[in-house]
Amino acid sequence: MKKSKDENTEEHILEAAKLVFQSKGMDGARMQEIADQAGINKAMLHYYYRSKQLLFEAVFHNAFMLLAPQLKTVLNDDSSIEEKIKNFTSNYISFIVKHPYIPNFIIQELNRNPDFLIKMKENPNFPNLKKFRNQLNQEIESGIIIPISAEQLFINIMALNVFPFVAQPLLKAFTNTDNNTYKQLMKDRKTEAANFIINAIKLN
Amino acid sequence: MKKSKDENTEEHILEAAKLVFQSKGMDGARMQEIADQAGINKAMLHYYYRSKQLLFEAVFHNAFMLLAPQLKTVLNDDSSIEEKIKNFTSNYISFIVKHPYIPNFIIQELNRNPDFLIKMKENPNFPNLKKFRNQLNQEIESGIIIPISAEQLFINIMALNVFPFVAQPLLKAFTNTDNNTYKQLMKDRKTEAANFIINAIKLN
DNA sequence: AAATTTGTTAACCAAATGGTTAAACCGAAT
DNA sequence: ATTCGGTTTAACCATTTGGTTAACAAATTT
Repeated sequence: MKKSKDENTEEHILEAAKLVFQSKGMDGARMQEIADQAGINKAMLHYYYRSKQLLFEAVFHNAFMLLAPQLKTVLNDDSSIEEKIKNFTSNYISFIVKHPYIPNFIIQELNRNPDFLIKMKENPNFPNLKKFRNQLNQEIESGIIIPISAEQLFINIMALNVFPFVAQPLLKAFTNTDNNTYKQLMKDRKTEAANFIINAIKLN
Repeated sequence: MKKSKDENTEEHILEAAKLVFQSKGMDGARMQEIADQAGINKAMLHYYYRSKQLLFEAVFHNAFMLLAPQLKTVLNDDSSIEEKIKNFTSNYISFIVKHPYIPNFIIQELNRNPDFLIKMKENPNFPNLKKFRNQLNQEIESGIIIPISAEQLFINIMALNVFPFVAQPLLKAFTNTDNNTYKQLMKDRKTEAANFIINAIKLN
């Protein structure tokens, strides 16, 4: 049992907290489990993060800050709408494979406490539809794609990309597919989902 | 404080439990809060349902049994794929307005405990894609719609209809819309979402 | 109407849980 | 070597929580 000063205990805690919070949620997580996961004494959690709530907020903030930049592909990129959709869909699915718990974690905890975002929305880097809307309207005027509001298209893009992961257990049951088959379905979506969206909005 | 025998205490409990579980989840819910909500003594919860776990399962089962029949519109109906999509989209959104917590509740708790479904999957009425797949393949062969697997199309339909409600807080923030505007967006989706899907799969 | 079963309550209990404390530990500066 | 600061731990604490119990009330049966 080492007692020597560990250079980055604080990060170890955060990493352990991430694991536990993201799989059990705020209410289901136990401070003791986080401490065990980090291999340290429970008091350390409070020494570095004061309370469960603050530790949770640190984890949530980290997760959100990882997810938000993903949206840049679809919101602030300079390529055409069609390219953006293709890129985002492919990128996002790769992202999820690396961080499978994130979308669920965020959506879940946000539903329990929507106030989490009001602070973050003040950040000038917080994702917004402005540029996307302009570009979309331009392409609509050019007759490249059908008339659709930026909000609805954005919701559709998010839905088709995020939902299959968020609702995985439910969809697995309904489609009656095992783990591997479902994984393959998700891989296929890298192009399938993008094509689906483009078909829906492209004027032939 | 009445002590007289109440004809349907059991149902009162279930109703109260539904309210509390669906807004706070299994881990966040408190037996005392459910008792208070039902206006009875906490011991009654155990008298009728033995444990928190069993009471929760009763609530979950009820919720799932309410959601599952909604899928009949898209899975076992006799109309064309196009009509099914239109009907389901419109019906589902009406359903959600009546039971706003259900999809989130189910998805959330299913992620925490995927085993909940293995018992239910044995039920012969459990939703399955068989009929939908046959019909889809037929329409694909007839050249009415583009080639797409039943699983992918089903996932897309679910995603476009369910996700906007599940991820409401997140989408509200990203699209920077207030409550009323978002409600209007959802209403619009009754036709918008259906048309989007149909555009995506219909051969012109 | 007496006895028995069912429904209901207040009080209680043991375990779990987030959080605190006081002392010990350790590396660095004096 | 001693002191001093931040770091770490074991033990402890108050509260919360799911669950139990024993007594009592209301129906129901005999």
